[in-house]
Amino acid sequence: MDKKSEILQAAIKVFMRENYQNMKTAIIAKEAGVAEGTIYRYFKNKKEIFVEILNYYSKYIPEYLFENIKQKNDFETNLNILIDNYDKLSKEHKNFKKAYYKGLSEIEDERIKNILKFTLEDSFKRLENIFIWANNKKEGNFTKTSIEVITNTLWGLAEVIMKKEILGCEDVMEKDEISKMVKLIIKLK
Amino acid sequence: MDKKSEILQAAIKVFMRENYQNMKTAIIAKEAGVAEGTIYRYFKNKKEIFVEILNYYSKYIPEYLFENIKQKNDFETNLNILIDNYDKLSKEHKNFKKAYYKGLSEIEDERIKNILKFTLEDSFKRLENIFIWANNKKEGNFTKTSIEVITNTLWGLAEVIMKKEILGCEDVMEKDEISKMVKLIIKLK
Amino acid sequence: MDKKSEILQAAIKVFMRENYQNMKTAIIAKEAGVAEGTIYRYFKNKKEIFVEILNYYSKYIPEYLFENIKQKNDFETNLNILIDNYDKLSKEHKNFKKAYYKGLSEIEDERIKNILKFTLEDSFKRLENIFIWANNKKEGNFTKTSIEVITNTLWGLAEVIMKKEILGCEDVMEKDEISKMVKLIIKLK
Amino acid sequence: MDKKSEILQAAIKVFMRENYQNMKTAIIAKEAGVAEGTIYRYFKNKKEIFVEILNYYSKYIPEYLFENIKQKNDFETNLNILIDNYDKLSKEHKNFKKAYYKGLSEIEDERIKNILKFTLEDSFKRLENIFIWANNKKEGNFTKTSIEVITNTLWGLAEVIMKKEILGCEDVMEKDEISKMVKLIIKLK
DNA sequence: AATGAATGAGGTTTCATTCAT
DNA sequence: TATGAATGAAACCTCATTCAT
Repeated sequence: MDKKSEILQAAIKVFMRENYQNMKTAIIAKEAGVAEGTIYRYFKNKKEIFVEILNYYSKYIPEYLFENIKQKNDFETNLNILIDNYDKLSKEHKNFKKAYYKGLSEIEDERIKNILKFTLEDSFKRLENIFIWANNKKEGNFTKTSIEVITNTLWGLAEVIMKKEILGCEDVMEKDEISKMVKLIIKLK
Repeated sequence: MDKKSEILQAAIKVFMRENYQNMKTAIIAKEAGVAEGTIYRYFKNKKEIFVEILNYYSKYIPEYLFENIKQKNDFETNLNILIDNYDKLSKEHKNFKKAYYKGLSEIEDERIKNILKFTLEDSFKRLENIFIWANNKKEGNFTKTSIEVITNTLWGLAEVIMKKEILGCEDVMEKDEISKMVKLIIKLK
Repeated sequence: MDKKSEILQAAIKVFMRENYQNMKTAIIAKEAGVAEGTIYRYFKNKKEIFVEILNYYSKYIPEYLFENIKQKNDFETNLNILIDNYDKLSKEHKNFKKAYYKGLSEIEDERIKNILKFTLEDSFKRLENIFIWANNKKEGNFTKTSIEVITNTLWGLAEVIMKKEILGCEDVMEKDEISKMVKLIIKLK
Repeated sequence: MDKKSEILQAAIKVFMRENYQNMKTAIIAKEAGVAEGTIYRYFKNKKEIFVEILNYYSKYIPEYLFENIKQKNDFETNLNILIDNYDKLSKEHKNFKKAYYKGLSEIEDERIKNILKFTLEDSFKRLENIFIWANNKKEGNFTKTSIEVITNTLWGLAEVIMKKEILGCEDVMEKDEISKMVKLIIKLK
């Protein structure tokens, strides 16, 4: 791993533990085992570090969420993998959400906005593909409209579940409950 | 309006325009037409101001969203009012979301967490009521499970639409599209 | 004296002793008996302090140099006052030159350039007046050209003398020598 | 050209463009096409570079100004060459003045003071020679005093013209005007 | 001899908070 | 109760200099 990544990983660690304002350059430097000045050889300023954290997750999350989801798989397999991935993601990587929420709260910055927008649209496209592939293989018969309904609904559901988990609500759904709901939702027309 | 409210309103105005870090006490004081020191007669510190902004919206938003939704209305009327309210809210009050996202990004603060949690749970309860009332009036026949499915799905959809709007995505749904989707979703069992 | 002036005077003191780079805000604050932050209530940044130092001298120096030189005085009196003033200035205020030279070395800054330019032109105008008044009173008969020659020559002489003094050259002229030279120069046509 | 000279020339280039504070070692290194560390093989520290820049110009400027001025030339020829040289110098090498002014503003450094002092005295000596030679050849009859008057006046005039040019004043003298003034000045006694 | 990544002291600047009036 | 000038800790960032390679 090169030094820039080391610093970025240290910054992520600090960011997750503290928050943006408490993400002091001094602490990042200490965590990364470098001098403060070294940070500035790799990042123009502190904001840039945050942007790269966001960037990192913006690539990492969809990669993780859609891992192993492939055109050649049959529809149901892909669906099950998706639910599995989501379940693992929501359990193991709860913290990454903070980066998104922080990003969303600073949305007037065009670059941040674009990162978040791109990630969202990219994820929606990948999600839609699952249904388009199903159509192609005659495993499903989803109209353009129903795909829109289903993807938005599924994604929304995921947001809600995640938020409830983060907030420690009591009625968070378990994996098999989620699974049942997804089965219902894909019948929406 | 008392002085504390004046300061809070000024703070909200500044927060919406800028963000938390740029919400300088000097600017709030100027906007509120008071001296900087005066702020500290009404708020212990700056964080307290943010907490109260969050509090304000935590009451305001559900109030707005569920305005005129009443037990005595029939089911369809309530649903239409809800969609109307949401549509207005998302158009007129886009900015309030920033406060939530900022709040979510500082979730390790127990008080902030509790405010957000309470609001979410409160809103879900109000949403569920619509379906429970429908059952009571024999206008619907929603099982406990289907109410859970429907409320989570609807709320999730709302989140997605709002996020897409904030990020300036192109495929944001219009009110009648949303309406159609809601009609579909309430059939989920 | 108000606080801004106090800080400025402290800054001048430090600037004269050290130089621009060693004119640390911490030292200025200490010298002025205020906190570092206080400086920034009165000056936007450190450069601004230097600009105001330059501004201060840009007003102070011509004021000093042309003090008591008046239209009603006869020509010779004005000339003698000028030589006197110059002599005192060069003896008592040698240090102010550092500010000018520092200014000249940063001439790409438009504001600094303008301050220096204005001062120079202002001083030349005041110097020319002495000769114009003499004409008006029939005490002299200086053509436009000869006034130009004389003022430039006199001013240049002053610059040279000052520079030699600053550099500690041995052949610096004494007041009566200067006086004799001035008497010669005003005969230039 | 050896490496030290390359670095020095690069430093001069940077210094003329920027100013001392913006004359970053990183930029000098880049401009010279060497590594930053290499600079420290040839110069003890950054100040040393500036001292050598001053040194360079302290030799270069008199060399340029008095080029082709020789004992064997007749008085008027030397005078014309001088005016020519000055004219070219002031047009082509305006920037070098910045180094002098910067030097003058840091005059408490003994080495810098001495460089500037030596240059000034050296130039005055060369200037005086022109008149001494004229005496020797019976082309003129300048007393010791009049030589002093004339050299100081001429030099001062040159300073004023240069300063007005640098500051962008409008009444800067053209070459033939200067020439006429010089003709007048050499008649001073 | 040359490199250039790494250093870290120390500078400027910010701004929430205080407190004498 | 209200003020707002003053505070000063602490943040970010710079850049001349070093030193292992």
